Amino acid sequence: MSVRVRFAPSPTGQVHIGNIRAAIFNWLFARHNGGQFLLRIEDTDRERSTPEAVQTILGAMEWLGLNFDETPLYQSTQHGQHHEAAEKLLAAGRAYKEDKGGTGQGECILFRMPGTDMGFHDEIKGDLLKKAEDMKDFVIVRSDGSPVFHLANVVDDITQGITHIIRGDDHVENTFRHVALYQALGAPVPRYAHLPMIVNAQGKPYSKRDGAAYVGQFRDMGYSADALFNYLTLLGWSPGEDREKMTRDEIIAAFTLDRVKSSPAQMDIRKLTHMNGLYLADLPLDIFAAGVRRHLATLDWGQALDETLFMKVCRLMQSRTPLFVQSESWKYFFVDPLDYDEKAVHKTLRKEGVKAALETIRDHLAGCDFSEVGIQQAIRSSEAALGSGEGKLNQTIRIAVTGVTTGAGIYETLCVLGRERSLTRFNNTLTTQLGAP
RNA sequence: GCCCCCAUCGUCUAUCGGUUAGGACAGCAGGUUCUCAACCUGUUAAGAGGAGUUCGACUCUCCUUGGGGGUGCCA
Repeated sequence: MSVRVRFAPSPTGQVHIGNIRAAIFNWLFARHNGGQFLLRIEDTDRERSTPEAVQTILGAMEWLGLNFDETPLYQSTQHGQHHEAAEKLLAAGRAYKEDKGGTGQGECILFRMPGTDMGFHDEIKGDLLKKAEDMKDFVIVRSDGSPVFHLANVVDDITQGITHIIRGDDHVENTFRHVALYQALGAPVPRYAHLPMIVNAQGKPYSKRDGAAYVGQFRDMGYSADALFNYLTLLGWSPGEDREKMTRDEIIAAFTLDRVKSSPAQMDIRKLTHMNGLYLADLPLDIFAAGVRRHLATLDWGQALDETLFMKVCRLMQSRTPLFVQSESWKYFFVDPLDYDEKAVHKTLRKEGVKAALETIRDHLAGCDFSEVGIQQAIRSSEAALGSGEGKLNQTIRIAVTGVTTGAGIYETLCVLGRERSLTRFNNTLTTQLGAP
C-alpha cells in the first residue's frame, strides 16, 4: 500500500511555525517512502476562513518547497460526504440525536463511543490506551446542521485515502474518538504519529508573543527557506549522527518516524540564525544577491542600485551576513552623505592630529594604484610619513569613509567604493565632521 | 478534579544495559585580523529525586516531583 499523507490547515491567518513543521514532517515522510503528500484546506469555518489566508498557506508551502501531489481538497466542498456519514452512523445506531444539555438550541447529533477500552499504536509515542469510562460520546453535527471537526476531518481523510496521520501532540486525545469513528464507518484505521510541540522558554506552546512565529515573518527577516526547513527538521528529530546541516535529499533519505522525539522542543532563534548564516555563505553569488535585492527593495535607498557596485558589495559582504536583513547596514556603500556614528566620530576622529592624518592619507590614495594591494601600500606609506604604527589608522579611515566602525576589511571596502568616491568622502568628512576645510 | 503524555549540558540533540555520556547553538578563553563578524583551537556545562530488576543502569519497572496536553454544539 502506498503512503498517503496530508497537511490540513485552516485558512484563518498566518501559517504558524508549528503547523508548517507538521507539514514538513508529513512531506518528508511521503518523500522518504515514495508516497503522496496531499493538501486539504479546512475552510469550514466560514466566519474566519479567507481566500487571502489560502494564498498565504500556498505561498508558504511553495517558498519552503513543500510540493503536494494532487489538487488541494477544500473541506467546504465535502459537506455532502459529511452528512452522508452522519446519516450512516445514525442508521447504524452509532449516533443519536439529542438536545444536549437541554439548552433549547435544538437537536445535535452525537457519536456513540463503543463503550469498551480502546487503544492505538502511535508511531512516535508507542501504544496508547484509554479506558471506556474515560471516553464520552461527542457531538459530530451541531444543531445548526454543520459538521464538527472530528467528523469532517475523519471523513475527509477517508475520502483522500490517507494512510498515515502525522500531526501535533495536541490531537492525541482526539485520536481515540477518530479511531472509533473510522471503525464505525467501516473504514481502515490509518497509522498515527503525534509530533511533539514547539514550545517557548516557559514550556508553553510557542506563540507569536514569543517572537517570530509565522513563516512569513521568518521570510521577511531574511531567513532562507532551506535554512528554516533544515532547522525545523531538527526540532524533535535527528538523523542519529552528528550531522545537522543537511541537504534536502539527505534529510529525506534519513527521515523516519521512529527517530522523532516525543518530548517538546524549544525554539532557539540563535541556532536558526547561525544555520542561516551557513546557508547564506554557501549560496551562489547571484542567488545571494537576489535575496539581498528583495530586502533592500523595501528601503527608500535600496531600489535602484548601481548593478556593478551592488554585485561587488554582495561579493564582499556575503560571508559576513547571517541574515538578509543585515544588508540594510550596507547603506554607506551606496548613499551620500554618510550617516555618521556620532560616538565613533567623537571618539576617533575628533582627536589631535587626525585632520592632518586624513589629509595625508587622502593625498597618498589620490596617487596610488587603487587596487586592494595598492591601497594597502598607500596607507602604509602614509603611516610611515606620519610616524604612525602599521594599521593604527585603519579604523580612523573606516569611519571617515563609511561613518561606522564595523564592516569588511578596509582595503577591500575602499576598493569597492572606488577612488573618486573615497576621496570625496575624505573631503566631506574633513569639512563636515572636523570643521575647517 | 479526572484522563493522557513528557523528563540527558542554558537550548536542540546522540546514546537503543557496560562510553572519559558525544555533537551543535549559546557562553567563556585564546589564535587569526585594520574593525565587526566569519573561521580555527581550547574550555565551562547534563542523566530531576527515590526505590527496585541486574554482575552492571541515563537506558527496564514502580513511586515522587516538575512540565505539558486533553477534558467544548473550537480546531
